[in-house]
Amino acid sequence: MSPTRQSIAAGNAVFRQGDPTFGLFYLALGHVRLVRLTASGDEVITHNVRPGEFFAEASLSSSSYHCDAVAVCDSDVLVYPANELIEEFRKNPAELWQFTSRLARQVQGLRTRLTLRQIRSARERILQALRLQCDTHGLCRIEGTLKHFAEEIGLTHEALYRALAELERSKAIVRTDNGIVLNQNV
Amino acid sequence: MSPTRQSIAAGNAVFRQGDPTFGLFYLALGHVRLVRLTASGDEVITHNVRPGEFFAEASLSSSSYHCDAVAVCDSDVLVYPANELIEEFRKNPAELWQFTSRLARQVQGLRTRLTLRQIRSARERILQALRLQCDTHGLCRIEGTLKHFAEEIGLTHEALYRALAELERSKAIVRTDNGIVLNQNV
DNA sequence: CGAGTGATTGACTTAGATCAATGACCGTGG
DNA sequence: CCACGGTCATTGATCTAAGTCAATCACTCG
Repeated sequence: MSPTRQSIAAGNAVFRQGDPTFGLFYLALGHVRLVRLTASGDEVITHNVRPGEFFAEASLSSSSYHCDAVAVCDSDVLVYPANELIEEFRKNPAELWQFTSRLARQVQGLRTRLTLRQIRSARERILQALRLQCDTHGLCRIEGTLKHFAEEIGLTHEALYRALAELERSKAIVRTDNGIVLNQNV
Repeated sequence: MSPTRQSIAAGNAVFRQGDPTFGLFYLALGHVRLVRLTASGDEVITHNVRPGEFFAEASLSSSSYHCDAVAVCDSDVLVYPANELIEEFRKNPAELWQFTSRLARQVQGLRTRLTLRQIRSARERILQALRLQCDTHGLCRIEGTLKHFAEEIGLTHEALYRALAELERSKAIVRTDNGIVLNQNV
Protein backbone atom coordinates (compact mmCIF):
# COMPACT_ATOMS: atom_id res chain seq x y z
CA MET A 1 0.00 0.00 0.00
CA SER A 2 1.73 3.11 -1.21
CA PRO A 3 -0.23 6.30 -0.91
CA THR A 4 0.77 9.08 -3.23
CA ARG A 5 1.03 12.58 -1.92
CA GLN A 6 -0.87 15.24 -3.74
CA SER A 7 -1.03 18.99 -3.32
CA ILE A 8 -4.29 20.80 -3.86
CA ALA A 9 -4.35 24.55 -4.31
CA ALA A 10 -6.87 26.56 -2.33
CA GLY A 11 -10.25 26.48 -4.01
CA ASN A 12 -9.53 23.39 -6.04
CA ALA A 13 -11.40 20.15 -5.60
CA VAL A 14 -9.98 16.81 -4.57
CA PHE A 15 -13.04 15.27 -6.13
CA ARG A 16 -16.51 16.30 -7.15
CA GLN A 17 -19.95 14.96 -6.48
CA GLY A 18 -20.72 12.30 -9.03
CA ASP A 19 -17.10 11.53 -9.88
CA PRO A 20 -16.43 7.81 -9.97
CA THR A 21 -14.75 6.88 -6.71
CA PHE A 22 -11.05 6.67 -6.93
CA GLY A 23 -10.09 5.95 -3.37
CA LEU A 24 -9.67 7.07 0.14
CA PHE A 25 -7.90 10.23 1.29
CA TYR A 26 -5.92 11.37 4.24
CA LEU A 27 -5.46 15.05 4.93
CA ALA A 28 -1.83 15.67 5.77
CA LEU A 29 -1.93 19.42 5.75
CA GLY A 30 -4.41 22.19 5.19
CA HIS A 31 -8.16 22.24 5.31
CA VAL A 32 -10.63 20.44 3.12
CA ARG A 33 -14.35 20.93 3.15
CA LEU A 34 -16.88 18.33 2.13
CA VAL A 35 -19.79 20.02 0.47
CA ARG A 36 -22.97 18.44 -0.73
CA LEU A 37 -25.08 19.96 -3.44
CA THR A 38 -28.70 19.48 -2.56
CA ALA A 39 -31.52 18.87 -4.93
CA SER A 40 -32.51 22.50 -4.67
CA GLY A 41 -29.02 23.55 -5.71
CA ASP A 42 -27.83 24.76 -2.33
CA GLU A 43 -24.46 23.96 -0.93
CA VAL A 44 -24.42 22.24 2.42
CA ILE A 45 -21.20 21.80 4.30
CA THR A 46 -21.12 18.19 5.36
CA HIS A 47 -17.82 18.12 7.11
CA ASN A 48 -14.70 20.09 7.71
CA VAL A 49 -11.71 17.81 7.39
CA ARG A 50 -8.84 18.59 9.69
CA PRO A 51 -5.24 17.49 9.26
CA GLY A 52 -4.77 13.92 10.43
CA GLU A 53 -8.22 12.78 9.36
CA PHE A 54 -9.19 10.30 6.70
CA PHE A 55 -12.05 11.25 4.50
CA ALA A 56 -14.28 9.67 1.90
CA GLU A 57 -14.16 6.33 3.69
CA ALA A 58 -17.49 5.48 2.14
CA SER A 59 -15.87 5.61 -1.27
CA LEU A 60 -14.69 2.05 -0.73
CA SER A 61 -18.18 0.75 -1.01
CA SER A 62 -19.87 3.17 -3.33
CA SER A 63 -19.17 3.85 -6.95
CA SER A 64 -19.31 7.62 -7.01
CA TYR A 65 -18.62 10.42 -4.59
CA HIS A 66 -21.71 11.92 -3.09
CA CYS A 67 -20.16 15.27 -2.23
CA ASP A 68 -17.50 17.73 -3.31
CA ALA A 69 -14.20 17.85 -1.47
CA VAL A 70 -12.80 21.33 -1.82
CA ALA A 71 -9.53 22.65 -0.43
CA VAL A 72 -10.20 25.72 1.67
CA CYS A 73 -6.51 26.57 1.73
CA ASP A 74 -3.53 24.97 0.04
CA SER A 75 -3.58 21.38 1.23
CA ASP A 76 -1.70 18.13 0.98
CA VAL A 77 -3.52 14.83 0.83
CA LEU A 78 -2.40 11.24 0.73
CA VAL A 79 -4.27 9.17 -1.80
CA TYR A 80 -5.06 5.51 -1.18
CA PRO A 81 -6.46 4.00 -4.37
CA ALA A 82 -9.49 1.89 -3.59
CA ASN A 83 -8.44 -1.08 -5.69
CA GLU A 84 -5.06 -1.25 -4.00
CA LEU A 85 -6.69 -1.06 -0.61
CA ILE A 86 -9.23 -3.70 -1.44
CA GLU A 87 -6.53 -5.96 -2.78
CA GLU A 88 -4.49 -5.33 0.34
CA PHE A 89 -7.47 -6.12 2.51
CA ARG A 90 -8.14 -9.32 0.62
CA LYS A 91 -4.59 -10.51 0.96
CA ASN A 92 -4.39 -9.41 4.52
CA PRO A 93 -7.70 -9.66 6.38
CA ALA A 94 -6.07 -8.33 9.53
CA GLU A 95 -5.70 -5.03 7.72
CA LEU A 96 -9.37 -4.92 6.94
CA TRP A 97 -10.14 -5.78 10.51
CA GLN A 98 -7.95 -2.93 11.64
CA PHE A 99 -9.62 -0.57 9.24
CA THR A 100 -12.99 -1.65 10.54
CA SER A 101 -11.93 -1.10 14.11
CA ARG A 102 -10.76 2.36 13.30
CA LEU A 103 -14.14 3.12 11.83
CA ALA A 104 -15.86 1.71 14.90
CA ARG A 105 -13.80 3.90 17.14
CA GLN A 106 -14.58 6.84 14.95
CA VAL A 107 -18.27 6.17 15.30
CA GLN A 108 -17.82 6.09 19.03
CA GLY A 109 -15.93 9.36 19.06
CA LEU A 110 -18.41 11.12 16.83
CA ARG A 111 -21.32 9.99 18.97
CA THR A 112 -19.58 11.27 22.03
CA ARG A 113 -19.03 14.64 20.43
CA LEU A 114 -22.61 14.74 19.27
CA THR A 115 -23.90 13.97 22.74
CA LEU A 116 -21.66 16.69 24.09
CA ARG A 117 -23.39 19.19 21.85
CA GLN A 118 -26.69 18.20 23.39
CA ILE A 119 -25.62 19.98 26.55
CA ARG A 120 -26.73 23.56 26.27
CA SER A 121 -24.95 25.22 29.14
CA ALA A 122 -21.44 26.32 28.22
CA ARG A 123 -20.24 25.59 31.73
CA GLU A 124 -21.57 22.05 31.79
CA ARG A 125 -20.50 21.33 28.24
CA ILE A 126 -16.95 22.34 29.00
CA LEU A 127 -16.90 20.31 32.18
CA GLN A 128 -18.10 17.24 30.31
CA ALA A 129 -15.55 17.73 27.58
CA LEU A 130 -12.83 18.04 30.16
CA ARG A 131 -14.02 15.02 32.12
CA LEU A 132 -13.95 12.97 28.97
CA GLN A 133 -10.34 13.68 28.29
CA CYS A 134 -8.76 14.03 31.68
CA ASP A 135 -6.43 11.40 33.14
CA THR A 136 -6.86 9.65 36.46
CA HIS A 137 -5.64 12.66 38.39
CA GLY A 138 -8.14 14.97 36.75
CA LEU A 139 -5.51 16.64 34.63
CA CYS A 140 -6.56 17.61 31.12
CA ARG A 141 -4.07 18.58 28.50
CA ILE A 142 -5.66 20.60 25.78
CA GLU A 143 -3.92 19.92 22.52
CA GLY A 144 -3.81 22.82 20.15
CA THR A 145 -5.13 26.23 20.99
CA LEU A 146 -8.04 27.03 23.25
CA LYS A 147 -9.65 28.64 20.27
CA HIS A 148 -9.57 25.36 18.43
CA PHE A 149 -10.91 23.58 21.49
CA ALA A 150 -13.80 26.06 21.60
CA GLU A 151 -14.69 25.27 18.02
CA GLU A 152 -14.36 21.56 18.67
CA ILE A 153 -16.99 21.68 21.39
CA GLY A 154 -19.18 24.14 19.54
CA LEU A 155 -18.69 27.37 21.43
CA THR A 156 -17.30 30.72 20.42
CA HIS A 157 -13.87 31.28 21.84
CA GLU A 158 -15.15 34.20 23.88
CA ALA A 159 -17.77 32.04 25.53
CA LEU A 160 -15.12 29.47 26.31
CA TYR A 161 -12.71 31.97 27.85
CA ARG A 162 -15.44 33.44 29.98
CA ALA A 163 -16.73 30.10 31.15
CA LEU A 164 -13.20 28.93 31.97
CA ALA A 165 -12.60 32.08 33.98
CA GLU A 166 -15.87 31.52 35.79
CA LEU A 167 -15.05 27.87 36.47
CA GLU A 168 -11.74 28.91 37.89
CA ARG A 169 -13.30 31.58 40.08
CA SER A 170 -15.75 29.03 41.44
CA LYS A 171 -12.88 26.62 42.11
CA ALA A 172 -14.26 23.95 39.79
CA ILE A 173 -11.01 23.91 37.88
CA VAL A 174 -7.47 25.09 38.29
CA ARG A 175 -5.52 26.23 35.29
CA THR A 176 -1.83 25.55 35.18
CA ASP A 177 0.58 26.08 32.38
CA ASN A 178 0.55 22.41 31.48
CA GLY A 179 -3.18 21.86 31.51
CA ILE A 180 -6.43 22.20 33.39
CA VAL A 181 -7.04 20.33 36.61
CA LEU A 182 -10.57 19.31 37.43
CA ASN A 183 -11.82 19.58 40.95
CA GLN A 184 -13.30 16.16 41.69
CA ASN A 185 -16.21 17.15 43.92
CA VAL A 186 -18.20 19.39 41.64
CA MET B 1 -25.70 -15.77 12.74
CA SER B 2 -28.51 -16.08 15.22
CA PRO B 3 -29.03 -13.14 17.49
CA THR B 4 -30.82 -13.83 20.72
CA ARG B 5 -33.44 -11.44 21.92
CA GLN B 6 -33.12 -10.15 25.42
CA SER B 7 -35.35 -7.95 27.54
CA ILE B 8 -33.81 -5.45 29.89
CA ALA B 9 -35.89 -3.87 32.61
CA ALA B 10 -35.70 -0.12 33.08
CA GLY B 11 -32.65 0.81 35.10
CA ASN B 12 -30.81 -2.42 34.43
CA ALA B 13 -27.59 -2.59 32.52
CA VAL B 14 -26.94 -4.43 29.29
CA PHE B 15 -23.28 -4.34 30.23
CA ARG B 16 -21.02 -2.41 32.52
CA GLN B 17 -17.78 -0.59 32.03
CA GLY B 18 -14.94 -3.06 32.40
CA ASP B 19 -17.02 -6.15 31.62
CA PRO B 20 -15.27 -8.41 29.16
CA THR B 21 -16.84 -7.83 25.77
CA PHE B 22 -19.49 -10.27 24.84
CA GLY B 23 -20.70 -8.93 21.56
CA LEU B 24 -22.59 -6.41 19.60
CA PHE B 25 -26.10 -5.20 20.33
CA TYR B 26 -29.06 -3.96 18.40
CA LEU B 27 -31.78 -2.00 20.12
CA ALA B 28 -35.12 -3.35 18.99
CA LEU B 29 -37.28 -1.46 21.42
CA GLY B 30 -36.90 1.03 24.20
CA HIS B 31 -34.12 3.40 25.08
CA VAL B 32 -30.60 2.60 26.16
CA ARG B 33 -28.07 5.09 27.38
CA LEU B 34 -24.32 4.69 27.09
CA VAL B 35 -22.70 6.22 30.12
CA ARG B 36 -19.05 6.59 30.80
CA LEU B 37 -17.65 6.90 34.27
CA THR B 38 -14.85 9.40 34.22
CA ALA B 39 -11.70 9.30 36.26
CA SER B 40 -13.19 11.83 38.64
CA GLY B 41 -16.20 9.60 39.19
CA ASP B 42 -18.69 11.60 37.20
CA GLU B 43 -21.14 10.07 34.82
CA VAL B 44 -21.02 11.31 31.27
CA ILE B 45 -23.67 10.36 28.81
CA THR B 46 -21.85 9.22 25.71
CA HIS B 47 -24.76 8.32 23.55
CA ASN B 48 -28.48 7.78 23.59
CA VAL B 49 -29.31 4.67 21.63
CA ARG B 50 -32.55 4.78 19.74
CA PRO B 51 -34.53 1.79 18.45
CA GLY B 52 -33.03 0.52 15.21
CA GLU B 53 -29.47 1.35 16.14
CA PHE B 54 -26.57 -0.96 16.75
CA PHE B 55 -24.40 -0.18 19.69
CA ALA B 56 -21.08 -1.28 21.13
CA GLU B 57 -19.63 -1.83 17.67
CA ALA B 58 -16.21 -1.25 19.10
CA SER B 59 -16.65 -4.31 21.27
CA LEU B 60 -15.57 -6.41 18.33
CA SER B 61 -12.06 -5.14 18.58
CA SER B 62 -11.63 -4.42 22.24
CA SER B 63 -11.59 -6.82 25.13
CA SER B 64 -13.74 -4.93 27.60
CA TYR B 65 -16.56 -2.42 27.44
CA HIS B 66 -15.49 1.11 28.07
CA CYS B 67 -18.88 2.39 29.18
CA ASP B 68 -22.10 1.32 30.84
CA ALA B 69 -25.16 0.57 28.75
CA VAL B 70 -28.21 1.22 30.87
CA ALA B 71 -31.84 0.77 29.88
CA VAL B 72 -33.70 4.01 30.46
CA CYS B 73 -37.02 2.26 30.04
CA ASP B 74 -37.89 -1.40 29.50
CA SER B 75 -36.02 -2.37 26.37
CA ASP B 76 -35.44 -5.27 24.03
CA VAL B 77 -32.06 -5.87 22.49
CA LEU B 78 -30.74 -8.37 20.00
CA VAL B 79 -27.43 -9.84 21.00
CA TYR B 80 -24.82 -10.76 18.42
CA PRO B 81 -22.04 -12.70 20.14
CA ALA B 82 -18.67 -11.42 18.99
CA ASN B 83 -17.15 -14.84 18.38
CA GLU B 84 -20.06 -15.89 16.18
CA LEU B 85 -19.81 -12.66 14.23
CA ILE B 86 -16.09 -12.96 13.81
CA GLU B 87 -16.46 -16.55 12.68
CA GLU B 88 -19.17 -15.48 10.28
CA PHE B 89 -16.99 -12.70 8.94
CA ARG B 90 -14.09 -15.07 8.47
CA LYS B 91 -16.15 -17.57 6.56
CA ASN B 92 -17.87 -14.88 4.62
CA PRO B 93 -15.71 -11.85 3.93
CA ALA B 94 -18.53 -10.17 2.06
CA GLU B 95 -20.34 -9.90 5.38
CA LEU B 96 -17.41 -8.15 6.94
CA TRP B 97 -17.22 -5.87 3.99
CA GLN B 98 -20.86 -5.04 4.41
CA PHE B 99 -20.40 -4.42 8.09
CA THR B 100 -17.52 -2.10 7.31
CA SER B 101 -19.57 -0.20 4.77
CA ARG B 102 -22.31 0.27 7.27
CA LEU B 103 -19.83 1.75 9.68
CA ALA B 104 -18.45 4.02 6.98
CA ARG B 105 -21.91 5.27 6.20
CA GLN B 106 -22.53 5.80 9.87
CA VAL B 107 -19.40 7.91 10.13
CA GLN B 108 -20.65 9.96 7.23
CA GLY B 109 -24.04 10.45 8.79
CA LEU B 110 -22.66 11.37 12.17
CA ARG B 111 -20.32 13.92 10.64
CA THR B 112 -23.17 15.44 8.77
CA ARG B 113 -25.22 15.74 11.92
CA LEU B 114 -22.28 17.22 13.75
CA THR B 115 -21.74 19.80 11.07
CA LEU B 116 -25.41 20.63 11.23
CA ARG B 117 -25.04 21.47 14.88
CA GLN B 118 -22.36 23.94 13.99
CA ILE B 119 -25.05 26.17 12.53
CA ARG B 120 -26.32 28.40 15.28
CA SER B 121 -29.40 29.93 13.75
CA ALA B 122 -32.47 27.76 14.20
CA ARG B 123 -33.84 28.91 10.87
CA GLU B 124 -30.69 28.03 8.95
CA ARG B 125 -30.14 24.79 10.77
CA ILE B 126 -33.62 23.63 9.95
CA LEU B 127 -33.23 24.62 6.33
CA GLN B 128 -29.99 22.68 6.07
CA ALA B 129 -31.51 19.66 7.72
CA LEU B 130 -34.41 19.79 5.30
CA ARG B 131 -32.18 20.29 2.28
CA LEU B 132 -30.18 17.26 3.28
CA GLN B 133 -33.15 15.00 3.28
CA CYS B 134 -35.39 16.35 0.58
CA ASP B 135 -35.91 14.60 -2.72
CA THR B 136 -35.34 16.13 -6.14
CA HIS B 137 -38.60 18.06 -5.98
CA GLY B 138 -37.71 19.65 -2.67
CA LEU B 139 -40.18 17.51 -0.77
CA CYS B 140 -39.10 16.39 2.68
CA ARG B 141 -40.89 13.71 4.57
CA ILE B 142 -40.21 13.92 8.26
CA GLU B 143 -40.28 10.48 9.76
CA GLY B 144 -41.50 10.34 13.31
CA THR B 145 -42.83 13.30 15.19
CA LEU B 146 -41.71 16.87 14.79
CA LYS B 147 -40.73 16.77 18.40
CA HIS B 148 -38.33 13.96 17.67
CA PHE B 149 -37.01 15.84 14.66
CA ALA B 150 -36.36 18.84 16.89
CA GLU B 151 -34.31 16.75 19.24
CA GLU B 152 -32.47 15.17 16.35
CA ILE B 153 -31.26 18.51 15.11
CA GLY B 154 -30.64 19.87 18.58
CA LEU B 155 -33.44 22.33 19.10
CA THR B 156 -36.28 22.50 21.58
CA HIS B 157 -39.57 21.59 19.99
CA GLU B 158 -40.89 25.08 20.66
CA ALA B 159 -38.01 26.65 18.77
CA LEU B 160 -38.65 24.26 15.90
CA TYR B 161 -42.37 25.00 15.71
CA ARG B 162 -41.76 28.71 15.78
CA ALA B 163 -39.04 28.61 13.16
CA LEU B 164 -41.18 26.43 10.91
CA ALA B 165 -44.08 28.86 11.25
CA GLU B 166 -41.74 31.71 10.43
CA LEU B 167 -40.31 29.88 7.42
CA GLU B 168 -43.78 29.28 6.16
CA ARG B 169 -44.79 32.89 6.66
CA SER B 170 -41.74 34.02 4.70
CA LYS B 171 -42.59 31.53 1.95
CA ALA B 172 -39.35 29.61 2.33
CA ILE B 173 -41.29 26.41 2.84
CA VAL B 174 -44.78 25.09 2.36
CA ARG B 175 -46.17 22.57 4.76
CA THR B 176 -48.49 19.95 3.44
CA ASP B 177 -49.92 16.96 5.18
CA ASN B 178 -47.45 14.64 3.52
CA GLY B 179 -44.31 16.65 4.17
CA ILE B 180 -42.55 19.95 3.86
CA VAL B 181 -41.76 21.45 0.49
CA LEU B 182 -38.71 23.62 0.17
CA ASN B 183 -38.80 26.74 -1.90
CA GLN B 184 -35.78 26.46 -4.20
CA ASN B 185 -34.78 30.09 -4.45
CA VAL B 186 -34.09 30.96 -0.84
C1' DC C 1 -64.82 9.70 28.90
C1' DG C 2 -60.35 11.01 30.95
C1' DA C 3 -55.29 10.39 30.42
C1' DG C 4 -51.49 11.02 27.66
C1' DT C 5 -49.03 13.09 23.96
C1' DG C 6 -48.08 16.00 19.98
C1' DA C 7 -48.63 20.57 17.88
C1' DT C 8 -48.87 25.23 18.57
C1' DT C 9 -48.56 29.85 20.38
C1' DG C 10 -47.71 33.50 24.04
C1' DA C 11 -44.75 35.93 27.53
C1' DC C 12 -40.45 36.37 29.68
C1' DT C 13 -35.57 35.68 30.69
C1' DT C 14 -31.06 34.78 29.99
C1' DA C 15 -27.08 32.70 28.28
C1' DG C 16 -24.33 33.00 24.71
C1' DA C 17 -23.27 35.30 20.23
C1' DT C 18 -21.45 39.54 18.36
C1' DC C 19 -18.69 43.51 18.10
C1' DA C 20 -14.79 45.66 19.89
C1' DA C 21 -10.49 46.63 22.21
C1' DT C 22 -6.07 45.35 24.53
C1' DG C 23 -1.87 42.91 25.85
C1' DA C 24 1.27 39.03 25.13
C1' DC C 25 3.85 36.45 22.12
C1' DC C 26 6.17 34.92 17.98
C1' DG C 27 8.37 34.76 13.73
C1' DT C 28 10.53 37.29 10.04
C1' DG C 29 12.45 40.30 7.05
C1' DG C 30 14.93 44.53 6.53
C1' DC D 1 18.27 43.56 16.57
C1' DC D 2 13.97 45.62 16.33
C1' DA D 3 9.67 46.98 14.22
C1' DC D 4 5.67 45.09 12.36
C1' DG D 5 2.01 41.94 11.18
C1' DG D 6 -0.42 38.08 12.70
C1' DT D 7 -2.65 35.18 16.02
C1' DC D 8 -4.05 33.80 20.63
C1' DA D 9 -5.94 34.97 25.09
C1' DT D 10 -8.74 37.87 27.55
C1' DT D 11 -12.27 41.02 29.00
C1' DG D 12 -16.06 44.57 28.37
C1' DA D 13 -20.65 46.10 26.52
C1' DT D 14 -24.67 45.05 24.11
C1' DC D 15 -28.27 42.49 21.89
C1' DT D 16 -31.06 38.95 20.45
C1' DA D 17 -32.35 34.46 19.44
C1' DA D 18 -33.43 30.52 21.62
C1' DG D 19 -34.57 28.34 26.00
C1' DT D 20 -38.05 28.03 29.76
C1' DC D 21 -42.52 28.11 31.62
C1' DA D 22 -47.17 27.87 30.63
C1' DA D 23 -51.61 27.33 28.38
C1' DT D 24 -54.67 25.53 24.71
C1' DC D 25 -56.42 22.43 21.15
C1' DA D 26 -56.62 18.17 18.62
C1' DC D 27 -56.25 13.38 18.62
C1' DT D 28 -55.90 8.66 19.99
C1' DC D 29 -56.35 4.80 22.89
C1' DG D 30 -58.00 1.84 26.32
